Amino acid sequence: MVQLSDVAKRAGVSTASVSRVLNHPDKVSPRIREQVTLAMEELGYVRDGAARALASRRSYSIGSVVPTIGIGIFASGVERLQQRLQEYGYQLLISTTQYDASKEMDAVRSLMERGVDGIQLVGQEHDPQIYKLLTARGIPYVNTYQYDADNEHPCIGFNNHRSAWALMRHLLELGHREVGIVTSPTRLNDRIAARLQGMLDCLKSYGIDQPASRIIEVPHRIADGRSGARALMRAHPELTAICGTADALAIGALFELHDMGLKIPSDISVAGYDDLEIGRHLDPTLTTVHVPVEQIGQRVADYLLGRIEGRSMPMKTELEANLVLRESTARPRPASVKTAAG
Amino acid sequence: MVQLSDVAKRAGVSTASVSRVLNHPDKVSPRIREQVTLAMEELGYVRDGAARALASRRSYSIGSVVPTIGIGIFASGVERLQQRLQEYGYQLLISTTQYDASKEMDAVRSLMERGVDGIQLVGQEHDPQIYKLLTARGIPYVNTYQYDADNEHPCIGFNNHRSAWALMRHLLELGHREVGIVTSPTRLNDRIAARLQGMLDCLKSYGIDQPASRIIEVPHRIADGRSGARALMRAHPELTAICGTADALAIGALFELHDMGLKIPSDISVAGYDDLEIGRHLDPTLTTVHVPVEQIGQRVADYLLGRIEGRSMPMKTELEANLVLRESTARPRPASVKTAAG
DNA sequence: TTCCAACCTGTAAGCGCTTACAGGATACGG
DNA sequence: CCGTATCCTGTAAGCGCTTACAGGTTGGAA
Repeated sequence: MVQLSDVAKRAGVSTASVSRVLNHPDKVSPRIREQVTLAMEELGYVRDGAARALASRRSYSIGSVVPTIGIGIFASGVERLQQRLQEYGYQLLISTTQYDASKEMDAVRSLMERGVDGIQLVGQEHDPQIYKLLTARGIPYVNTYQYDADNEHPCIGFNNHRSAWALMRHLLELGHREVGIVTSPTRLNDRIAARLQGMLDCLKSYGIDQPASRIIEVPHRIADGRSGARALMRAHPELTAICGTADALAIGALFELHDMGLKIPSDISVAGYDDLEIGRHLDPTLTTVHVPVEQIGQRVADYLLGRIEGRSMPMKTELEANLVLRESTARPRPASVKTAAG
Repeated sequence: MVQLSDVAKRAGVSTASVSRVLNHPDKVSPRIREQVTLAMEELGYVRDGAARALASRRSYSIGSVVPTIGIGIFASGVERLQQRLQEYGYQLLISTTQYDASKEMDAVRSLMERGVDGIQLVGQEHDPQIYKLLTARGIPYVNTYQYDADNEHPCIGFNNHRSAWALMRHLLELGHREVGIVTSPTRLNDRIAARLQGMLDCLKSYGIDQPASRIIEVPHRIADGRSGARALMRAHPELTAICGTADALAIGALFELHDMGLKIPSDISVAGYDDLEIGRHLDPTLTTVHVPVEQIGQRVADYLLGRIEGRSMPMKTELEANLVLRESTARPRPASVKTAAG
């Protein structure tokens, strides 16, 4: 394989000069720069990242540990992050955890072994070992998709609790009092836990002590939203609204309720959280909370690169997660009479 | 930072032994293995991947170059690939091209610099430079999401042309003759081009020479499917079916036609291609072609790892992409009278 | 007992690059 | 014309690991 010294020989300069035109072109005279560039092209030189990383103690890559990219909102964020990194000559390594804490630990370890210069984590509750490792090695990291002013770690995200509260308040302001909640598992998922808590706290502030039976926990998919909604309605036919802690679940609920012969929003309201693209197209369009995924991806890149280059960066950045009012929510029927079917 | 020699010192053995327990534990006596393992834990040793890669000429990572993971089918495939790699101690580096050929070249170069041991590409038409680079360096690679027996490069995928043909045949067999096609750009996208061609060839085999005006090319999103369908219907109110080269477009068409007051499938049939999760939940559920994304992801991992380890692997593996008949397609109305609205 | 094979372990030579440092030109002011 | 500051370039010492090779033990066959 052609290597740096071959280029140097061909260009009639030292390896140091070749390395310089690659890494600090401004520190080299135009004449040498040209010769070297030419030689590299003629030989089809591709630099060896392992050697570069070993010598420079920088891998020019960053790692991202997310629960999943197959479903939900993370894919777009990861993509935006990757694009941004590419602009700066960095590579993205990705690992998924499937919401499994031990896999998260393994993923971080694996990324550290690969020498990533920075790491994105999702959420803020992680194995203390993870923080310890990261800190010990001095690797910049950032928690994402959750903003928490009191947490001691850097983060880029939004306030899940507050925006979920706002979503629930919207339903309560419309007049709903019997609200079912479909949620994905809250264990090991602080974002969803915060959303759920936000909803419950909001209910409480309206004097409603939500019984556990009106909360159902299911997996992440649309089909789970369906079965969740069905179970909820069977146990609580009095419900006038169903709120999901994620769009996939709300969308499932929408379909299932529709199949049960209920009209949305006239018979029952439905609201979600995430603002998936499909939500604005459904009939009815889905009321939800917009999550600024692309923004997060980009900010993560900027934050991490800044830290890597030694710039001082704000520890925390809070982004907006705004309510998006659409057609799936409306006032409950004035009478409690309902045309149930299905 | 604690390094191999520290572990060796602590365990009272040579660095070679430490390296061996890490890479070839069976070539080391149990006694030393234990001592070393203990020492590593006590010191919190994390191995340096750059040094390892440089010395062993292997990075234990593979690269994936996909058009996008934010929309469409690739995210799940990438996720499955990543999971599989993780099982074998490999890391996944990902790059997206946004369907831009020059970005693909850059991505491959960047991955090669990082020393990936193998590369997944999507489609089979790539800059010859890419194949040249890959071959020159002897890096295993595989084209995906397209199976083509005649192509000279290894691939793991399905026959886009044939399954698109089958999809169109389904419509024709139902009795449709006036079919509109909504497609995403075919330039630089051989999979979509093959699907479109499959549809056109099928039409031709039924004696139909599809006029260009009944084919509309739009971007990849649901909203584009909507506008595509609307434009098609405006120009060709006689259409009895709309076929999309991707589910996102078909789903957009479904929504738009519905908004136009048309009943699906009684007024007009709609079919897509990809089998996105949402398709089976819509009302009507969407007729489509199932794409075995997870299978592809897994096979890519197995193929690449096999090649890396020097095993001989089948050059080409063809997977099934089967028709999934659902509710959105039916016989056209017997009379040509139509209740148009909207 | 002797010899050889089998099995472990240690020694040390790189892997291909970056970069501190030294040294040679060059330019400019005095 | 000399001294000094400035700017480039080259020399060479690693970066932390893997692995070929050599050398030492052990056990069994002769």
